[in-house]
Amino acid sequence: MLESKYSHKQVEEGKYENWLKKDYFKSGDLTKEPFTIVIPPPNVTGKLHLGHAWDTTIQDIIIRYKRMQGYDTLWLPGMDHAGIATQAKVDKKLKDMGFNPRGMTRDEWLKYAWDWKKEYADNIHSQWAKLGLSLDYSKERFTLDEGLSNAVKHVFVTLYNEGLIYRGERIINWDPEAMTAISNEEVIYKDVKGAFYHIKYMIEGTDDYLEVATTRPETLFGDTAVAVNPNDERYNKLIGKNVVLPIVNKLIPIIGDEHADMEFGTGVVKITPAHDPNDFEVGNRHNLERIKVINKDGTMNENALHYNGLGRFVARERLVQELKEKDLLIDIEEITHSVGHSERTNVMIEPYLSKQWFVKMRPLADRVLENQKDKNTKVNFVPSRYEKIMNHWMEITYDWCISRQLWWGHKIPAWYKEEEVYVGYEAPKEEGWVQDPDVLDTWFSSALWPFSTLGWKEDTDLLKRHYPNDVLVTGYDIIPFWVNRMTFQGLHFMNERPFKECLIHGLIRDKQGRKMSKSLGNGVDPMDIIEEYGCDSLRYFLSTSTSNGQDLRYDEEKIKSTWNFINKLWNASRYCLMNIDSLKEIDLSCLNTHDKWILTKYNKTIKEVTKYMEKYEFNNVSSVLYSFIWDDFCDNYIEMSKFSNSDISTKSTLCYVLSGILKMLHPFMPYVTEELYQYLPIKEKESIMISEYPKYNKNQIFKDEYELTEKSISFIKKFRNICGENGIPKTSKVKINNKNDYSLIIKVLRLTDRLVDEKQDINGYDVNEYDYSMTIYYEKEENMELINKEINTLKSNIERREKLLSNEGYVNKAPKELVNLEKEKLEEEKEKLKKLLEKYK
RNA sequence: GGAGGAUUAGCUCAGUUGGUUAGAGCACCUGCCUUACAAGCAGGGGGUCAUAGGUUCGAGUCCUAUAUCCUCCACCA
Repeated sequence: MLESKYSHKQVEEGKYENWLKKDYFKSGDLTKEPFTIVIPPPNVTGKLHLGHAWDTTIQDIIIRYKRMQGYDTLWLPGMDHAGIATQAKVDKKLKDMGFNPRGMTRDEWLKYAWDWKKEYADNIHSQWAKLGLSLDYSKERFTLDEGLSNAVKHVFVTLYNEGLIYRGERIINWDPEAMTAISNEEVIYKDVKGAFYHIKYMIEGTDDYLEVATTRPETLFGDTAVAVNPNDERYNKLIGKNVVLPIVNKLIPIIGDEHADMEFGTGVVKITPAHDPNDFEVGNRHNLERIKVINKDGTMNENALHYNGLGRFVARERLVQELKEKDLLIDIEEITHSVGHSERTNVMIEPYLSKQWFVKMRPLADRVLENQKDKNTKVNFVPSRYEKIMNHWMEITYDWCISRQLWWGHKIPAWYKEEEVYVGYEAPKEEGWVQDPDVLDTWFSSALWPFSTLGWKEDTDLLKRHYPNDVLVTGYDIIPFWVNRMTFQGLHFMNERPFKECLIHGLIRDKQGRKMSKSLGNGVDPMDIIEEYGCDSLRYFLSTSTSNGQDLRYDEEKIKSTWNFINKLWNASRYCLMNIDSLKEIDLSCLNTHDKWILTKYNKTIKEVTKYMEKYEFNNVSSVLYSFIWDDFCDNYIEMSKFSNSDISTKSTLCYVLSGILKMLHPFMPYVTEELYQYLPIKEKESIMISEYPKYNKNQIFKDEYELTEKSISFIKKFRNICGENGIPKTSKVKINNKNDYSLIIKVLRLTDRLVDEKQDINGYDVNEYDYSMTIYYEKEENMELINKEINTLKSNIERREKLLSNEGYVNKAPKELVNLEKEKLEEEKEKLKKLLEKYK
């Protein structure tokens, strides 16, 4: 006998371990059709947050659903080494332990990093288990695994040989804290308070000057020109002359370049080709020298003269002071502007001239754009509007900087010997070659995830069977970083899209609608929610609270209400089990009217649920199931069943429908459904996980009984409404006014002892619905307010319908059924109004 | 500057190719311990669908503006 309340801890206890032990999560039944999802690999940097819980729950729902439908489901787990993020964490830990991470040898440091990885991978494993995820651990991968590393190497070498990877000196985003280059996607722009420093650049041989406005005065040591717009009449006659670079006191030319915006600042811009991407371009156009003035760690170098060795911000402060003293500073204008910060270390990005490796994006992106034109070959986004994000990115894309000056990652397979460069799988045999110390951007390996995890570049059976993957599930914020890159690499190396569909969800927000983030400290640990409300409540809340692609607001009240729903399911099961424990077999051969009604409703529900499951519209699945279970099954059928629960047909129906309900809920709430399934007296499999998903059965549609029962229920509702509104006691006498099947109505409303045959000599309330008519005898003054309200409602409805039906456009163009329905309703309402008016004249 | 999203009941959200009188959960009001569940049952109130135009027989839904909020991309010398 079940407890009367659902207890999540008791229910969850031991189930995951059991599923694992029974190998239910394992794929590989070659007699079945495959269905494949690879997990977006979480970073080995910390705990999983609610976003992960959401993302993986969606995937588990799809996988469990497909598994029950008879697919050979592979849900491949794995983790990402997360280069810069992990390195930053490991460094911090080492510093806290009193070590200097950069003082270690690379090998020493890597030992600590692998220890870190192990610890955090263990955490993630236990969190996956807590979430009940049916991952096939036998195929788990890590981005630094040998196989995946070989894949990375192969991709690098191939793209290099195809001319799609090159090494070049460019302005890149430099993180002076992590001391590495980062990609544009890893730069976060933030508004900060700063200043426009207006500086005098004296014109050679005059007492006149050009007023240059800059936010980065400390870079003036690297200035090799000042630019004005060639169309700017204020200055264009000065083009070709020189100015004196302040402090440095050397001559630099005044050049004319479109880059100088006449409307912005003073219209004069200093050109520092080694420290600004735009200036770099200007420098190329005008053959300017590139002078670096800042070191990799963010300090000034010898070119900054007496500022050599100072940090960039200190140098700025002192330089401004010096300019002021020398009367070269005109003004300091305070402004708020957006400045790039490193996503990982949060320090200001230094645009930095350096030699890095790049992927030439244009040809790869064009292939994606071409491929997206055919819906049979493209990545189909759900919702489809997210395809625009990918297409837009592909259109504007620029070359991808892939080298990182880190230790944690895949080493670049390039070797140098003086000016020579060799790219290949192994080091050249001769003496004197030194491997590039840099590693590749983490996303370079993540981009290969849908096929590298399946054994590529070996031509494995697994790869043939599971590529392309069926669906990828991720948040819209990851499209540029990851989805896009998987798509072009998949097309380039596999000649096929990486996945047929890409299901996009939003971000988790807190109750105030703010993004959950570490800096705000408003994150909620999914493990805490599981502890308090259980995994099933969390999963159901996450997967059904919003429509696809929309953000999700975390709300504890909603989790509670999910708990209530599970408790309702628990108690409904409890009732069923109390009544069906003696059942030996399901016998649906001799059903009564309301058994037929619920079976019909049940099959309609299966149809709807399946339709929405196929479209991944889990919120719609939820609303269909919720109202079927709570309203139809519990509030109506269970109540009706109490009149016939000693019959084999009703017992069978209870068991049959309950079993189907549990199965349809299983992907959402795996634990409680498994628990309840185990109590069923009749079940086809030892676990609900491997049972068959309910299928629509047209032989269980009983149109007549269905309609009859629907009408009875509708009458019952009307009857209760009138009693409630008028405060009619449950003892008042009731007369049936016509011949009809009132059996269900009498039972449900418990009218047996209240029925009279003769008209009573007191006021009565008439209850009419469909072909049913009753009079409730209750001595009470007519509530004219209510009656007038009803009359007015009828009048306005009649008016509305008459107007609608006199509209020729409507009658001619609207669907016939709709027009007929309107006509019927109009006649009904007219009739009702007539009766009412006669009675209460 | 470009793109996308949001705006519907007190709160959180659904609302399919335009088609009966716009739905749910929570909250609220009334009455009930009816033997699965009071974390429940029965009934009820509550919305000029952000604003202004337009298309249409008919608009929450399509079009054009406007407002507020959010996200992404680019730029900011």
